[in-house]
Amino acid sequence: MTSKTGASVSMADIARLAGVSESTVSRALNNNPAINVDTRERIHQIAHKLNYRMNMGARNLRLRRTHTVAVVINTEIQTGQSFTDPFMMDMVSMIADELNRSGYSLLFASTSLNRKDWHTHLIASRRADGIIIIGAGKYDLPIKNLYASGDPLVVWGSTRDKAPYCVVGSDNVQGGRLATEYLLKQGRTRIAFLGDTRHPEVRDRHQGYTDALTEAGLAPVNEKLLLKSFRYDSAQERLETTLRQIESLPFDGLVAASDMVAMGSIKALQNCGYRVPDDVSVVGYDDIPMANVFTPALTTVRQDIERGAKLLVKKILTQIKEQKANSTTLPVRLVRRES
Amino acid sequence: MTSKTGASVSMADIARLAGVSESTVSRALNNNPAINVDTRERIHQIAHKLNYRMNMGARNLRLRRTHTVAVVINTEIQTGQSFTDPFMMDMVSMIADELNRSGYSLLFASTSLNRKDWHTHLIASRRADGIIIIGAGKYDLPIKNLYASGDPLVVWGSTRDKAPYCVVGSDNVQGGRLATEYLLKQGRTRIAFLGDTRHPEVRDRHQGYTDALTEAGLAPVNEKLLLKSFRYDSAQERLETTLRQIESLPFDGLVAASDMVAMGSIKALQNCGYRVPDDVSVVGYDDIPMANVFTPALTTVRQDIERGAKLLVKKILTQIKEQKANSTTLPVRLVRRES
DNA sequence: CTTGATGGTGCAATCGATTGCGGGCTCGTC
DNA sequence: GACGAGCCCGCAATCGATTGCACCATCAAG
Repeated sequence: MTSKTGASVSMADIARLAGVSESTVSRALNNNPAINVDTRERIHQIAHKLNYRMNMGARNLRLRRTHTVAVVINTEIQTGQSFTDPFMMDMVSMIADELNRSGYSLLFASTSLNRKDWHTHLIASRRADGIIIIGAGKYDLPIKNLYASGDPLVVWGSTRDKAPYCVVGSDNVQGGRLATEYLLKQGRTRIAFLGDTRHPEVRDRHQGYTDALTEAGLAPVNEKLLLKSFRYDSAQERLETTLRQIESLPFDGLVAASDMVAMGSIKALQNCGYRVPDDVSVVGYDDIPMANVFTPALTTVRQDIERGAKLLVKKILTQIKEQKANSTTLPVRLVRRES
Repeated sequence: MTSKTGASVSMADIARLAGVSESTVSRALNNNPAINVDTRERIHQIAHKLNYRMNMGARNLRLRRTHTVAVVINTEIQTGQSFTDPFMMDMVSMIADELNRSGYSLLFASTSLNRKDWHTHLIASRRADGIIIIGAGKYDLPIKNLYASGDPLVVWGSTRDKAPYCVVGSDNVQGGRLATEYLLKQGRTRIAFLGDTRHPEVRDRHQGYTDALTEAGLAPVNEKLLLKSFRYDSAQERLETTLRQIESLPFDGLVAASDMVAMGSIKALQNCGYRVPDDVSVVGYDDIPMANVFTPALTTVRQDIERGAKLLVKKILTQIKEQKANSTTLPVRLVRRES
């Protein structure tokens, strides 16, 4: 309700006041040239005077669209509770800005893609014209199914699988390579990787890591020990207990799957009496805002979130216009700091 | 479209197949007892077979509601670009969960409350039944205006102003006091406050800070110097330049307005050769996930985000049901760590 | 047999917009 | 004065649901 009276003003009200039909009001407000300029002006003024706002639900029903895009955060890859990685939030926020710029709204949903009904209430119920999924996670079957339904869909994730649907993502292989090569250049020879490789993006980063190592004639370190499910919130704890079981440090360089994992690892190393970067040099991933505030300031691989968000939106809108959009891989770059 | 054919199934389709009227279908699907059990079952089966999803837009139009709540992040208080404080994201995510649990959708918007049209496209356009605003910011006039329109509205912010509208927030005065008293107990006597007191919540924390100091017979330190606009992303830089202009450290304890500010400050102190907590003990605010990962692990004041989110949702739904909801202040607690 | 419940369904209006088609009006032209 | 051409505008259907009211059938009671 726009006023305490509870009665919201509709086109009918304007039509009555202007002494014209609703058709004319509709056309006038949409600046249809078929309407006389004087009439149009008069209607616009009345509308303004009444503080009229069009009922978008009604309009969208008639036009068979929603002018809304759903953004789905896959919580399955997170703790299951909430997703606390600031990277996600930045992304969502920028997507929201981009969508608004195009006159679209953003319907926010955080759910596990594993749930049977995870998307039925979005597109099928006509709440959104398209879906942007952030973080495909381990299983992409549900996404394939959604794609098969023909609905507009864009995914932020690994672009390496040549998925049939449209994917936007960073060049994670290159990122993993950059991180590893940086460590190699620092003279590190025993470089380990920390992260949950069941996630496609992490798997790609790991690929870049092994590529770089192989080219340098080196081998990965302690894969069995370190390649488990390393979520950022458990990274510290797990690494710490692992370190305490070991006599001496098996690595002098660490490629972390995310900044959060990197920070947790550094914390664990420090707790066990090791110094960063003296004993171990660590490279993170994402370049979240606090990477620069952390001590030591995190050397990390930066993803261009802003460009990613713009692309995601552009591609989803393209598909909503019934056109085809193809996948894009974004370049990454290394940010050298102190770790 | 739920199928590649492009034709989505409506109640009319079901009615035709079942040999009944649309009214009956509608009532059957809503489990209206007026419908014969056999008929209802048959209709349900047909609906299931056709993979029918109700068009929520149409339903909401008829029922004059949206079953959607808009969550507005006030970006004015942030950098203007995006809001990177993970605290916000946690809040939004939990609100989304809560809303979904009640069958509501979450329309996400990040905008500056200063913009003239900041909410017209939300309620007035009937895109949402109510608005949750996170971070009222410096100006609450636009919120008062919105409130005056009679629309359901809940704000996360300072509960100390006795605002006419419904506010949910932490006990920031108590939080500021807890932080300060902790430092006093550590034997610190020259305690400074860092944060932008133009924000109501920060102002309240500062109030608790001065209260505690006064009771201890002490005075604030370097107010003029430190009470400027300390955003987390500039905290480090500003404090660092300030420190370099000063001979000796004017404080041995620091109450920061947020964890992000605390981390930035610690970074600045370390860069200038001071040790935390040896030279300066620092207390943060929020207890964001990485507070525990930071080095040193941040002593901080924890806000109960989960309960906050639940309350925000509960109160907005209450108002949507045309009932009155009043403000609530949530308790906070100190989390002792290493800083 | 008439009347009155009672249970199960359908008719049609409604929510607030959009739009194809048709029609009135004004002019210009022959 | 008649006629065709534009220019404006209204009628009514439509999008996909909900719901008050009327209606019919069945059956028991009087």
